[in-house]
Amino acid sequence: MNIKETLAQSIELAAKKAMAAGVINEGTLPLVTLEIPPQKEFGDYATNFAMQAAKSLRCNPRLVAQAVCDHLECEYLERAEIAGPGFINFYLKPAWVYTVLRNIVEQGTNYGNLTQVKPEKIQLEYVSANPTGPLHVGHGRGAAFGSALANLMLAAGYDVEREYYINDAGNQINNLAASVNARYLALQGITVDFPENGYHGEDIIDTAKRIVKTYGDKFVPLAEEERLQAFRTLALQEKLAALKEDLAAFNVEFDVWFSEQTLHDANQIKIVCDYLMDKGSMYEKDGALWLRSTEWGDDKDRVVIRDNGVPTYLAADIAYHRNKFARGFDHVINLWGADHHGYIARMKAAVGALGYKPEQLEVLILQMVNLYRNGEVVKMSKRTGQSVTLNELIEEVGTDAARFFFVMRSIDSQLDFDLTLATEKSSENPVYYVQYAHARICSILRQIAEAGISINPQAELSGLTEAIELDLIKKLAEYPDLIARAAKERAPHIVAHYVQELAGLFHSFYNQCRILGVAPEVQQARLLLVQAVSNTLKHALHILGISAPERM
RNA sequence: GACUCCGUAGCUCAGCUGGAUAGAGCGUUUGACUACGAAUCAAAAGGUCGCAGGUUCGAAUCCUGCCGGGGCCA
Repeated sequence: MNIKETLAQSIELAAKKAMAAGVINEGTLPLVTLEIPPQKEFGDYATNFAMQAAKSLRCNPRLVAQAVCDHLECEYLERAEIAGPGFINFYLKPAWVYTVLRNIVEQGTNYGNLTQVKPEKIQLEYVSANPTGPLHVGHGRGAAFGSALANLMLAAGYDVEREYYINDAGNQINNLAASVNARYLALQGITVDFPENGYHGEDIIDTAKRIVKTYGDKFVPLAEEERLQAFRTLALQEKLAALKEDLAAFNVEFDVWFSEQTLHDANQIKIVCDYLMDKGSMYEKDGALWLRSTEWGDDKDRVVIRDNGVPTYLAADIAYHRNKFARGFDHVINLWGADHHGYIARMKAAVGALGYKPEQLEVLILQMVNLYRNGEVVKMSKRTGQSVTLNELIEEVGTDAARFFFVMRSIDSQLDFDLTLATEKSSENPVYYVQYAHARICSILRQIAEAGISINPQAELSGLTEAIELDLIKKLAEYPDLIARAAKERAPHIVAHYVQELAGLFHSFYNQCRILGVAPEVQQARLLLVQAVSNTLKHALHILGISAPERM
């Protein structure tokens, strides 16, 4: 148990003792929450416990605070003071920071990894862009956020599986095949009308070119239908390979690539519809089959199978979600763009109709991305005249900067992505600010390695007495709680903010305190501190999917 | 029109399970490289937390209404 937990426990114990002694009223106590006070004069930790308890116990908050202080026993505590309306401020014995740092050093690169006693089995589905064209910047936000959230939740001890749902069954794949067909024939000198709903992107021409490269004119003599069938498969393979490549380059990985087509092949849509019809959760009206989604709070019932027998997207999605839960996930998280917001109610209704709790499906909505360059909105790519692709973005600003900018904001806010700032290799750019801190530390570690100095993990720490040193340790001490909170709130941006604060304190420390060439005990202590900072920076950057360079 | 996200410093945003004097980065101004990386640091200026009510000992945070912007569904 760490210091904070110990303190929280002793507060609760003190309240119980006071209750038993009849100093305060009997009743249920609130949970003890400890926070770091806004000002240093208010101590190392503070709690509003007395004010919370005062409500449930119906007595004066300062009286409760006094009672807690009178009965408080904690080995780390120097003194506790009552302040304002009933805050209790805790001043710890100065050596507590050394205990904390020792603990961090002992955990090494594992610091920040939490374990949960019985983690839920969670599936996180993100990106899932149609395999009909390149990823654009909006997908980039989803990719960066989703992968960072997965890393974060894994670090926090959740059992998370990452999944990409491939929409490889709908009409868009026919359009893809037809588009590639037209481009392919054009490359063979045969002009045909471009399909009405075809994809005009340059990437389709590239796909066609690659097919020509591998297969030459092999497909020309085939009948139209046969050729389209061949291109359906080939184009999909090509697109999927490109997608995987692009995502991998963006540090985005998946455990499972799930094909929609497999659901159709296994007749899952019919099966799930029959099931829901039997249950009475679906009904027939005007020749179509409807999901009774209003029973689960949706505005209106939704068509699942059209009157012409063609299933809607919802049909496949119902089958897909049934499949997800059948795979044993307790909780399923979907990350969608803001344009899909209207889809949440019917999807949760479907989950409810399937016999699961709607809360078992959690939908995270990602607001839109606006690109700016030199203060002006960038609507389209200069090169292609179409929306800016993720690849173009990476090419312009790099993976690290792109990911950081995507991940540093809450998903609830629209993202203004400043390309000019992201390209800046200077103080204006938060990515380099953080990475520079790591590189600086690596530089120091290289120098001591060259000088043949080794770091003694048992080194005496009491040489760390500067205020900035203590602040740095306290900041490090916050990390595990922060990971837990960020994961619970599905908010990687909390980690992004933390890493900037930590880097800031380190830079400040670096400018105030020399590490090399000071008295040996102090040097050893500072080296341990610096190593702990380095490990933590690296851990946090890894969560964000950003590299921690040793030189830059 | 329904639903939803946003509105906090000049700009971009944190803070929102109610708590002490509302924070950061950028921008602006001033200062620091003849010892570890100046992609850095130190300091200053900058606020009716969109508006109005309500709940509370206490509201940027919760509730209601309104205004403004984005998204989506008609």
